[in-house]
This record gives sequence, structure tokens and C-alpha cells, in this order.
Amino acid sequence: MTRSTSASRQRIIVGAADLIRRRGLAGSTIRDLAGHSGAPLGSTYHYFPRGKQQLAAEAVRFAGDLVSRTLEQELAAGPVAGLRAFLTLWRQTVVDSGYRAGCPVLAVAVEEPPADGDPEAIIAAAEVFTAWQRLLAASLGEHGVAEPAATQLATLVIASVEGTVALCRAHGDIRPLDDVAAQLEILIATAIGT
Amino acid sequence: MTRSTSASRQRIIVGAADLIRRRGLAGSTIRDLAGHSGAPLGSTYHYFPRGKQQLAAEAVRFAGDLVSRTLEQELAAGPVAGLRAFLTLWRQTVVDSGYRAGCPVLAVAVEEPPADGDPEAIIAAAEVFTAWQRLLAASLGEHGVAEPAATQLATLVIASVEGTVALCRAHGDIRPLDDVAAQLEILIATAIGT
DNA sequence: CTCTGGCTATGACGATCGTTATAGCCTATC
DNA sequence: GATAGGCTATAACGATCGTCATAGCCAGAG
Repeated sequence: MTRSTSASRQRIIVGAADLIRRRGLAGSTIRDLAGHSGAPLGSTYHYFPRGKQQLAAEAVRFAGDLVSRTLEQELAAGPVAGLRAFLTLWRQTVVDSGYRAGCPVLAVAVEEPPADGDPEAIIAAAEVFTAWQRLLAASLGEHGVAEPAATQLATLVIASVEGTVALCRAHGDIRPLDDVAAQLEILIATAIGT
Repeated sequence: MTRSTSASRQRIIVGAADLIRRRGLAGSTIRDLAGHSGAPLGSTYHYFPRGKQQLAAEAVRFAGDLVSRTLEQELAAGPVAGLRAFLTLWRQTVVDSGYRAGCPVLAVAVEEPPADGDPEAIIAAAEVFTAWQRLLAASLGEHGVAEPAATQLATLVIASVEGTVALCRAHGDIRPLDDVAAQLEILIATAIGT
């Protein structure tokens, strides 16, 4: 039953990531975090003994890895292809949710970590941001962009997309994302000289 | 005593903005929101009868107007000067707080508005973002940047700075902001042809 | 079949949530 | 110095918070 066990645990994580990206971490109760995937409250503390912070950290890592995999795949066809995939991913998230869902990593990053105990969640968020940024920076480097421009551009892309997703939610409009997409594509294409 | 009244009310708003940019809205209790400026809980509902949402909305507008005024002032010397002032403002916020404070407008924008009643706070957040974006876009237009580039660039700047502030908080490092600043400055300077 | 152990179900703990109500203070005006 | 009203102080409301404890269920190993 190791299989079924993992499945339950995984479903809690997936549900937690979905709820956090909508309501934030402080806005999501452990009961809702569990209930969003149909799991009972008791299971949450069985699988995540350190409580809310641990579950949030795992949800952030899950969402982060999901994006990282897509990013890595599409970057094989070059930085512009990777950028487009990254943008498309967030466009779907925002539009499909009716402008109610954002990025769970950002949601955790803008909240205060607990004063007592390890701030697992925000550390996980920082690691995810770093992972995305490195993937993009490496791809830019491989396509002829020198340092420090490659690093700076990669950070700019991650930051601007995260910020734009929040803008779209506030406005209830996808236009900010499309506007930023247009400028980023020009910027990256120019940087790699194509 | 209209003066003293306004002063108390204003101090609550200022304190609320400071707390929200650190803890988020859901992470800040009404008691803390009041107590952060030394005001009693009762005063909160006296000045803001519609409760937490109203106070949050006024805090967002206060912080937004503060930034708007600085932005408008510095943009008189051109888009690059305005950009630099905008970046410096956020740099101070993040560094001076020891990477514990971010942007209260973004904090509200990434949270779910209440299901019942008017979502005053997130509407205020959207209006603030629009105000900033229009100021910058207008300045770019006055310096020869045609549409839609002016609008797109302005949105890119706002979004990327908001996102970067969150990145800096997560990492406990100011470098993302400096990296983004470098790229944005090149981008804007190039766009206006200087 | 028996037994073991992972998982669920249930309920409770004290603390704290947003909000409301009301009684009293305190200053400005006449 | 009395009066009025803006503001504060205090207590309480039901609901819900994160967390923990424990009893029971149920599949797989012996």
C-alpha cells in the first residue's frame, strides 16, 4: 500500500498548492488545505508532522518543480521558446481560474515567515525562484548572452512575470500579461541576436 | 478637534499599510492593525465602519498615493529619473526593513477578495497599479516612445519591480533588485533614444 | 485466522478571529 | 461650568484557528 499512501499524500500537496495560489498561506486553513483534496484533517498531520509550514513548503516545491520541468523541456528549443512556454503556462493559470488563481510561490514569498520554528515555506519559495532563474540564465548563456546580462535578464523575466500575474488578478484582465509578453520577447530575441 | 481626529485616523492607516506589507492582509488581524499605531480596537470600527476591507483599501490607497507623488515629481526630469526614484524607493523599503517588508499593494493583489460584500481592497490595489502605470506610460510618450510600446514598457516596469521586491524578500538579498534595475535602465534609456 | 501497523475518523484543547454593543471619558463650545 | 458629541475602553458574541490525542478501520504478512 505504499502506492496508495503516496497517492493520498500527493493529492493533499496538489490541493494545497491550488488553494495557496488562490488564498495565500495565511488565508488558507489546514482544514481547507486538507479538504480541498478530500483528505481528512487527521491525514494532514500524519503526512506532514511539522504542520502547516511543512505542507506549504512541499506544495511550493511541487508547483515549482512542475514549472521547472516544463521550462527545461521548452528551453531546449532556445530561450524564446522557453519564455513563450513560461508565459503560456501562467496565462492558462490566470485565465482558466477566472482571475482567481496566481502563483503559490509568490503567495508564500510575500508573507511573513513564523517567528518560531523553521520558515520552511519561504525557503522553498526562494529555492524555486533560484531554480527558474538559473534554467533561464543558463539557456541565455548557451545562446551567446554574456554575463552579467544573462543573469540580469533571467531575473527580470521571472520577476516581471510573477508581478504581471498579480496585476492580471487585480485587474481581472489578461492584458498586462500580454503586454509584458510582447516586451520580453523583443528583449530576449534582441539579446540572443536573432 | 477635527485635526486630532484626522491625525488618529491617519496614524491607523499608516500603521495598517506597514503591517500589511509585512504580513499580508489575511495575516494581519484587526487588533494588530490598530495596535501597530497605538490605537485601540474600538477606534478602528469608529473610523472604518465597514471593517477590515475598508481599512485595507485605505491603507493601499495611502501607500499608492505616496509612491505616485514621488513618481510624478521625479518623472518631471524624464523617464529614467522616474524609474530610478521608483527603484530607490523600493530598495529602501526592502533593505531598511531587513527584508521583512514588501509592497502592501501587491500583498492585497495576491489574496482572495471576500466572497460576500464589496472587495474594496483589491479594487483599490488595481487602481493604484493603473495610476503608476499611467504616470510612467505618459512620461514615456512625452519622450518619444510610441504606442503600444509606451504602455507595454510601463507595465513591464511596474510588474518587474513588484515581482523583484518579492524575490528580494524570499532570498534575503537585494541583488535581484539591482539586477532588474540595471536591465530596466538600459531598456528605458534605449526606448527614449538617449 | 490472527495480528500488525499505516491511515482515517472524531473530538477536543486553548487561543484568537472579525465584529458588535455599550458605558464612560474628555475636550470644545456656549 | 454645564452640555454635547467625538473618541476610547472594555467586554462579549459565535465561529474558527493550528494543533494534538486517541480510538477504530482495514489491508497485507505470518
